[in-house]
Amino acid sequence: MVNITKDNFNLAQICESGQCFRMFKESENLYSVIAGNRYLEVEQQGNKCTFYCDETEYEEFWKNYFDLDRDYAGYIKNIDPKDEYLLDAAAFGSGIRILNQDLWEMIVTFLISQQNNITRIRRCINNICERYGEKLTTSSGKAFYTFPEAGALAGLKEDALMECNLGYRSKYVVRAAGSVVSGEVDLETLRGLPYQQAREILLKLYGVGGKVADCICLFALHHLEAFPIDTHINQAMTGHYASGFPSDRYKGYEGVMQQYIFYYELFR
DNA sequence: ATACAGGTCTTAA
DNA sequence: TTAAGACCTGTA
Repeated sequence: MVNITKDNFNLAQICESGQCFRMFKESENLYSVIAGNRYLEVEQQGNKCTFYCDETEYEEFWKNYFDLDRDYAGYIKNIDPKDEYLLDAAAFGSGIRILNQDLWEMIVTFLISQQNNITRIRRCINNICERYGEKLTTSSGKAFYTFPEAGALAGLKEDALMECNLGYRSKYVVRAAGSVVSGEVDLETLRGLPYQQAREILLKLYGVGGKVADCICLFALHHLEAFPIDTHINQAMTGHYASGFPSDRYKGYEGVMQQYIFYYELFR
């Protein structure tokens, strides 16, 4: 196991924040996370965390997954002292980090997220993993399901995922899987592209519009300048930024501010 | 009951 | 180019 002390890192906030649906609250201070073939348990008391994995796995994977080397305190410090709303939002969600999640998983997750609520998105993802993912067992004997590869979903009937409660989004996911498997949209290429270019390619996927593309850019490709605008952000924009969000001031990390605002609007 | 969830696509002016 | 409608489904 690995012990760290870290500010601006809060598992509860990250778990609730609606960017990751493969993180589960196991008990008051204990969370589990599934990423790829990995299963992790993390415990948090204040700013002290225990990662139940070896040093190598922490250094090579989880540190980056949770974006632990980035200076979020610096981002918050740069907030316009006159912008009370953003100061409040950032203070409220100051433990949020933008995770580095799997690209294909984020494509599917945010296709499902549209016109949907967080509780039901979570259930959809669980259903897909249990139905089409691989069942693995941890060294301590706990079973969990991986997120299915595109190949496991391509070729399904377009409405097959309605049995996983996706509703009309089923065909979006099945068609996206087809586009990825055929190479029409190449994930490896996507990973090497700057924000605008990656966004444009993502928009070619059926069911991916501007908002979903931005979520994928932010949560998988770690383009922190992506600023997804959904109903809640829209509301905050009209309510607090009638003359536009001051993205110049937060250039390159607008997406971090977006997360503070989103979380604040949803849970304050 | 009816509106609303981290929207997008289709169709019609 | 813009704007209304349709779309699955659970919750309040």
